[in-house]
Amino acid sequence: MSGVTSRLKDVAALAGVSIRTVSNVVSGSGAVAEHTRVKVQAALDELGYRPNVAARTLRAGRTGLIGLTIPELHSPYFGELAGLIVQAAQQRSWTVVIDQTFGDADAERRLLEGTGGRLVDGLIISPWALGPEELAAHAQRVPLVFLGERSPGGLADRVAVDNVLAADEATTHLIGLGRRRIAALGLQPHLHNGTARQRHEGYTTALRRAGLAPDPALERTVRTLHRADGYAAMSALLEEGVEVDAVFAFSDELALGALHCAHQRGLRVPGDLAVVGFDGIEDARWAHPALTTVVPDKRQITERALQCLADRIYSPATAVPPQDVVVPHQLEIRASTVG
Amino acid sequence: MSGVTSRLKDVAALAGVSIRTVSNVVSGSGAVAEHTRVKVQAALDELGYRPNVAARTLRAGRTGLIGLTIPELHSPYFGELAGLIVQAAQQRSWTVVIDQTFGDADAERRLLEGTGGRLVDGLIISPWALGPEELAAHAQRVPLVFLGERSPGGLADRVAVDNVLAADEATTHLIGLGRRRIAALGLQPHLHNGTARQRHEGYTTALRRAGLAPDPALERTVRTLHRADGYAAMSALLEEGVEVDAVFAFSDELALGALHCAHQRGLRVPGDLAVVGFDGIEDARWAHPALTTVVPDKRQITERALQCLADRIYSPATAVPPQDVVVPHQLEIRASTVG
DNA sequence: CTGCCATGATGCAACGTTGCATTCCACGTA
DNA sequence: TACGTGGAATGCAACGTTGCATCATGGCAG
Repeated sequence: MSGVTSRLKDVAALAGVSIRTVSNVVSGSGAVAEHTRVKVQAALDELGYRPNVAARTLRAGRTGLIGLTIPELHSPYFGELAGLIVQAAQQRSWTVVIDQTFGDADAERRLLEGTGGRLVDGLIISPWALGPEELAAHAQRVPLVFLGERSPGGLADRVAVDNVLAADEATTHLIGLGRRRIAALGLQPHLHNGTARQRHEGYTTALRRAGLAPDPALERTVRTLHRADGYAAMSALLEEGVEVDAVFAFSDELALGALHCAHQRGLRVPGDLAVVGFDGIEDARWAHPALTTVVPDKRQITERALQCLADRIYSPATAVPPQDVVVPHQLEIRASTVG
Repeated sequence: MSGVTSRLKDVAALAGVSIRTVSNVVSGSGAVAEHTRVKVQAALDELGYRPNVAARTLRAGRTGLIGLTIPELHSPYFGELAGLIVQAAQQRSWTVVIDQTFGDADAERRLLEGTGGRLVDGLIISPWALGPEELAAHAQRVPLVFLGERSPGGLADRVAVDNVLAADEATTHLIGLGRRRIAALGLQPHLHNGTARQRHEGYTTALRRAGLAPDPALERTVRTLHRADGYAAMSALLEEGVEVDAVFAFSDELALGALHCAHQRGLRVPGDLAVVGFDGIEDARWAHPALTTVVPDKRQITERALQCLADRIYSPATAVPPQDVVVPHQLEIRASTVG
């Protein structure tokens, strides 16, 4: 148990056998006599041998690392998702390396391209700034899974909820409660990413079905999906005197920001204003009032994503065409809409 | 830009030069004639060459990876911290691999021991279940920085806020508001980790200074620091009819859980109950009412931790004795104590 | 007694990269 | 002409591991 690293060579010298034999003991391969194995094992323990990952990797061509590229770790949604992915990866003996793009297009491009360094055996990426065309332009050198964003041109696997349907359900829920002036919070026309677009589509679909005309004054753009943006958008909406009796926010963080604003202005929730979020983050459950939200099955998202990677990493031969995996979601109704 | 990986060898063949020369172009070292460099660069671009990390690592003895071992990624505090660390590491051209221990002693032990695989050049660990004695027993093979927990026996660097002082300030703040029945939420006697103990110490110190006798009925144990535990502890406290006019929670999550409970029972905050948290998570700012909390300077925590690692990784020769870095904190007073 | 086989142990080579030392060449000077 | 100089390009070796092939040994059948 010394501080320095010992190699197979050192163990071999101590045990009085060849390097190859020590390697056999470590890996369990090859035939090794019982007394030899005991002797070698003792030497291994004494020196506290740990295999050198780099050398093993160089030989085997696999690193046992998978990459996770997300906009940001500090937002609850991605924090929770990353936690689940790291956990699930541990179970498969993978280690996760995380990169944050902060919604920066260049960063996303760089990380998509940089996967040729063979640092990672596979990559899970949640694109934000890049749209389908851009993503398609960056050929992968490594198994790839897209989260959320539709994979363009069958380039790679994709795992996501049905954003259109979920947004439709959320809006329909509000309509069912008698709300007629429902704001949509979270449009991001400056991004090529399609998530906001899809949620907007579900929102208008639901309105139209109910015979309600979409009102541009109720559709609010945000720069990011943070609480501050939700707060600002809600403030602007109320400031402008737009009549509104409900909010469908495209993320829970936006919803919590809007909620904060409503409190500040003395609006009763859900009496004066019903609020629905999206993402099912833990905070939503504990907000005051607890937030009604669309909860994607995060555990299934991570499981399916890792399964896709595993299939392509370990069985590249039997490769099926890229899949579009739709995971279930659920509208959890809480006190912010049904008091 | 083909899907297969090309090596220096391939580039050299295409450019009609030696492997060594290509290596020189890539690394910028050695003398290379301009026309050669142009020719080689063209070949590099055409083949989309990416250096093989494993080979480079094997040669250089460094991986460019640092490990981050935390209890859990999905909790806001660690999510925010991890985000900052990943970001700061990117600036230093390091990549972060994250492991979660979920407060499991075995997992912490395993990860402390497993650092001999030379996967990571350094390790930042936030111990939870393991106490000083245990940590001391696991000699490091790699530069190590402890977050929060005091490093035992000068084993490694440690970065943390002054928990005792911060807890003292938080409690004193409540006392200054005229509160006399201040509950302490978050004791964890089952853990060997000293953080809760230190915050408790600050709490009692402040009480004694004010001439208030600590009351065991006001000191509540929790299993974890999650919102649900705060909620349960607060519920139990009220259920038992213990007189209480303020809560000092050892984490923001606990505080938010307690807040939720207070709302449910119709208590006015801060009128009937003032609440202070610890950690300065983003949620705290947006809670209703906004939560007064001890805010550690997280950016400084990450900066100092990475600086410690960098020093030991790049200048092991000039090694100074393990440092105990105390980073500043601030009590941010918000509406949950001063309405 | 010889030859064959099974078992166990070993040696060689290669993964892709880079530090070090060497070689090659053109040019200028004695 | 011979020699020194310095820039440019190259070859060799090694990082630690493992797949493949080989070798040594001893037991047993012929």
